[in-house]
Amino acid sequence: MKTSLVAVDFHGQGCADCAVRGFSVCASLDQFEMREFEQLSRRVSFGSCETVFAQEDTSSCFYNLLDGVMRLYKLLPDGRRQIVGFVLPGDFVGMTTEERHGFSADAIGPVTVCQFAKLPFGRFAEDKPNLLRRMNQLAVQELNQARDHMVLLGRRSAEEKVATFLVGWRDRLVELRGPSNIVPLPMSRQDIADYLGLTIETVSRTFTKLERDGVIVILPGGVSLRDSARAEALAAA
Amino acid sequence: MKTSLVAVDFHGQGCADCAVRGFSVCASLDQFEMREFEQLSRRVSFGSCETVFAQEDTSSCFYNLLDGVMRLYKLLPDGRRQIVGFVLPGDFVGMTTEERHGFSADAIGPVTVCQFAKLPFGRFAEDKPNLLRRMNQLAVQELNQARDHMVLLGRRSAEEKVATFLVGWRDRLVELRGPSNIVPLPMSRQDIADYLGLTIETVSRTFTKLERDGVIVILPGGVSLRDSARAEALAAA
DNA sequence: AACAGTCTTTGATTCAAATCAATGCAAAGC
DNA sequence: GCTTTGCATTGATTTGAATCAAAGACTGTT
Repeated sequence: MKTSLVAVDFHGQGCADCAVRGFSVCASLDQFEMREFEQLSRRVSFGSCETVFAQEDTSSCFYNLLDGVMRLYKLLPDGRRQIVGFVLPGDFVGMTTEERHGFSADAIGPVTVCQFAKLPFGRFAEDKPNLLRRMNQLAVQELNQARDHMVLLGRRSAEEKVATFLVGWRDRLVELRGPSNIVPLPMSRQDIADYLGLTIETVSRTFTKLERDGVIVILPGGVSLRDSARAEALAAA
Repeated sequence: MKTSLVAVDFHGQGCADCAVRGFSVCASLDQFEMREFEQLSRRVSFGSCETVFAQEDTSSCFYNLLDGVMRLYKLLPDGRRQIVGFVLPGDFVGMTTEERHGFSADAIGPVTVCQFAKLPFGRFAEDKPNLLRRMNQLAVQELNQARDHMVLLGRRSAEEKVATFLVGWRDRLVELRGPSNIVPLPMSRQDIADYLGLTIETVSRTFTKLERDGVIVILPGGVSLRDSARAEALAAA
């Protein structure tokens, strides 16, 4: 919840050796464009639980996550929280035409982002169809995810929600780090609850039930998907 | 649920006199581009409850709604349904990079759309930054709406859900047709329930409660927002 | 006007998840 | 080593919305 900035580097260590170069927005840029793009960005790091930007903040920057995990969430006036997404390296965050972000983002564990000021970024992107198409693709992808999540929130049981979350999170990590059924869960139970529209107690009970049923094994800091097929069945059903 | 096509015109009656010309995707096109664009589109009409496209269909077209109202929804294998949005004139539907649509769209009452084949549209848009930026804007707008809806689905009570829906729907109609607190509801109670993650009975009871509390008056085919402020308070809270 | 068919409303009852209330557990600090 | 602190789990109880079950109210048709 704090908002102190922890570390800043000058214009990153170059984009050429950037960990997310190959699959992020910037994948759409050629060598020369990349040079120019590099000048617009700064690497910034945040400590665990620090706020990268808040719901009510003027949206002056875009962010490309380089390392770590973030949560995006919306708060109701009375404090109820809905997490609208978890962010992994390569994800592009903060695209909006609105004056304000409309949701908050904070670090789950230490995080490094590639930050762009909105205006120069806009000017740069303005006449670059490649980049615009790529941004479109990312927006549409997110929209599809958002719609899937609506189905989950509106129409699925607690057990289906948790199973869907675990399978989906595993799949995202597999894409990033290669296949494994060990699923690290850097976020808290409360985060998971607020993502799935449940309470922390229900999440905990559901984890326990899934373990009793031999679907998962609960580990410190994550779970192992013991019976991946059964979890996937719950997620699909 | 049927899928028979009801009427086709040749290349529309021109875009110049199109009802949604001013605020849809095409608002970003100049006079000359518009001419070319016109050639890519066909006006197509659908009868009440006909399916414009289905979840599992190959996504070969984009649609711009000209007249009527559509519902967009996803079905789970066991038949549970989540409506992910209602579509009003000017809304652009079907943007996706995926092979399949991933959600279904059908007409609520008679509907006219402006239909584009995906491939020629893609070729046309490819090098038009204006159009690409406009599409981006629309996608991001929808994403924001989707996130708001996640909060509603995950964290709000039945009464808040219904009030939020009524206020939001009124606001969209106001934008389209000018100010009024008479809110036509062309969709069924079942549709509203599937949009809000409730059952039809709960929606009905909540309408009744809101009427008892003097917030709305239930009319045939809609409601009147009697105490708009109270409804907005419920929606914000 | 009467009928069928489809929605909508209302009532009674059940149930899944929330709430309330401890207890357990592990890392951080003294 | 022993507290403190902040999660996470488990248990007991409540509750908001779902389910089950009729009864009304429209719409369109004959």
